[in-house]
Amino acid sequence: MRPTVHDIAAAAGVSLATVDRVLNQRAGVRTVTREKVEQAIERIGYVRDVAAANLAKSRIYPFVFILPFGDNSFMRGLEAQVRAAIGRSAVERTDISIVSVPAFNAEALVAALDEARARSPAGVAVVAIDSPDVVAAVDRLRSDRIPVVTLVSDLAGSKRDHFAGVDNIAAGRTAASLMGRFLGGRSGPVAVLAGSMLVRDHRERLDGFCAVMKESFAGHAVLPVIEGQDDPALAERLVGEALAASPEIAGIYSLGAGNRGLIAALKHKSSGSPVCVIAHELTQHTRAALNDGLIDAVLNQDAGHEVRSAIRVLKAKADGVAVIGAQERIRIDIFLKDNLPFEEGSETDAPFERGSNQEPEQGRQD
Amino acid sequence: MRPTVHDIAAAAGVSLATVDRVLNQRAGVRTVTREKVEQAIERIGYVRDVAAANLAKSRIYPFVFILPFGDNSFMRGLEAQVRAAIGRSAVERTDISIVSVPAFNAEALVAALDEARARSPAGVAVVAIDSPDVVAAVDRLRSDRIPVVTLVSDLAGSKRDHFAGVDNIAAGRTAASLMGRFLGGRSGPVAVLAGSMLVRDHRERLDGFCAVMKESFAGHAVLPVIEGQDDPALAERLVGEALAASPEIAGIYSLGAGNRGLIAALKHKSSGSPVCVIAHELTQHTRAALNDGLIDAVLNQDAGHEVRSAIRVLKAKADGVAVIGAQERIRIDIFLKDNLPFEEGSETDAPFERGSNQEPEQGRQD
DNA sequence: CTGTTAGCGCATTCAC
DNA sequence: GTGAATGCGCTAACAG
Repeated sequence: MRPTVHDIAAAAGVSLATVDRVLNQRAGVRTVTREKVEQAIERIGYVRDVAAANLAKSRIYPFVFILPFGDNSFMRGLEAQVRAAIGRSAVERTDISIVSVPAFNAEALVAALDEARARSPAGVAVVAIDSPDVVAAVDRLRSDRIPVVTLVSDLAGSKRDHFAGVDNIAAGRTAASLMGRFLGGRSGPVAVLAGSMLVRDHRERLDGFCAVMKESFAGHAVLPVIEGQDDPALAERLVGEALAASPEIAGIYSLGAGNRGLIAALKHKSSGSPVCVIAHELTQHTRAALNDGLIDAVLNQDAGHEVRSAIRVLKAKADGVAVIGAQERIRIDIFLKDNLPFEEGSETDAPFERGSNQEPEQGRQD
Repeated sequence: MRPTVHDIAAAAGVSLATVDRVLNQRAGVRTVTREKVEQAIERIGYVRDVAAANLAKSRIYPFVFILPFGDNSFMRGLEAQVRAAIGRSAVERTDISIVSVPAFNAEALVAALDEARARSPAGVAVVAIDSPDVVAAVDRLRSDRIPVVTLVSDLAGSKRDHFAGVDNIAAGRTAASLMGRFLGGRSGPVAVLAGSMLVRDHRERLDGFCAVMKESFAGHAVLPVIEGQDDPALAERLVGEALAASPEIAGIYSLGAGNRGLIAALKHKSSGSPVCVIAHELTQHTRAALNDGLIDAVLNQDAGHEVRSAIRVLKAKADGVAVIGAQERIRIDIFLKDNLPFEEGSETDAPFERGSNQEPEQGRQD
């Protein structure tokens, strides 16, 4: 049996209450007593039973998730994952609320962050926008000792505790590497479709992509980036125009959302030489396009993993315990048509229990 | 507050003990009483607090992990991950013992399974060998109601509860798809290096690979498979001979272990046209070869994820609760030199705690 | 067959 | 400043 608070009380010659006070760094203990207890803790190798502690406290973790809304497949999928987590809150002792803010709007995000702060939750997860005001708002949360993790898009220069997302520079480099190799001997320039250069993840992907194209595949020029605002309709129009203007385009890298529009433009392309297409985020639409051969590869970040990871990390930060680093690293998944995972939704292992524990369907749309 | 056993006792008009009996499906309850309680449970939407239950039971989960030994990088990494889990056992309430058996030896594996059974653990994880005797041994465990998960290599036809590993057919298909595209216009046959056709994962990868090569890249013949027994020395010799015999080889797919030998053979290759190499499992050696351009892509299964997943699933099966399906799906990671993760070992998030919670270094060798 | 009671490891009132 | 007592939700002896 591992040591308990009783053991350390006995070892230090004090009562449970005193042990508890030093354990939870509360006031009201003489320095000598405190030290005596701390030494006992060290000596017998005590490690707190978080489950028992949470039971005694009837602890629940109030978390706030701040997500952009809008007709964006990936973000809708992310939100679905947060809702799935809400469905598990009874089991996971969480109380998660979702706050939706307009996309690409730093002011609204700051307001949401400050509002969240007023509710003093046990932690905040936020899809960040790169802006000094947002940095300041995040740091206000931190100065209230509220843990903050950035989700999907990071916030450089802030005091956020953790970033639950992929290495977007590596993602861009990987896309270029695949593009260059897939193009093989073929020649022709490469077009890039982005959402907005205002968000850090898109910029980083572009940087990584351009770097490798220049380093290793200089034969293919990279055309000026097309900003589609993650809007399918706009993306369709702009890509269509680009293909018409430069019929010699050999490849397209779509590093943002709005792939529905890209795919539509590809379908309408008046034949000609095939275009190698690499896109981000596995959705209903990109999955179908992959199967049809319209898209050659999809780089993906697992939104479910990101959400679960954010929750685990926020809990750990709130409790001041360590996390398993490797478990919280979000991978860049590479999907070809050959390694597509089965559709989500029906993959819960057979339960064998009383009480409902159903996982909600997780419909994605774009 | 969510309902507790007290609430259901009150609702059903019985005592706690009776509630507990039906909750844990123990005998000694009249059918009518049982039904009354079950209805109350249903009605008030009770869901058991597993943490509290485990606290009351002082429950620990004794698990047995059966792993092959030998000079095989990947398996050593897997074992390191199990040891890392052992390091977390205080926190995770597990008591994990590792049983090492000779590789590719069904008889020894059966003996180990029966021995494990005699200890009646709360669950067994095993790297399976495809053999009727092994199936029977696994089914003996299951008939004792001991949960079993297969790890890395599955056991078709058995009653194992779960497989913690990748879809190896998809892995083989993906390898072929990458190979075919990376070869671009180049011509020449493709060689395949395997460990042994006795293990299911290797056979499946080969099947997937050959299928796609035939479907989509018929211009490249697939040479007869080379069996290197996952032994670096043997692999080096055989690959060297193959390259000498067929200098026109355009690609090599290494679907097993022993990549150290493959890499050595590649280094000694008397120049000539470049060979496209795709290998499995990210280790110190394949990582270096990827960086040096000797290997073009590495398909990987995350051993840490597999071990953590196996433990979660075994716990869930032991408790009769559901798991989060998506969390237990082991991905086929594709690594190019551009998306290599940072070296493992130093990536634990900054802790902030009392009591030691160190993650051990996880040295891999091949 | 069913109910009462005393913990599991910890946190939190209250007295002292 | 410090300690003793009570309860978190659940299980496991015991009685009845």
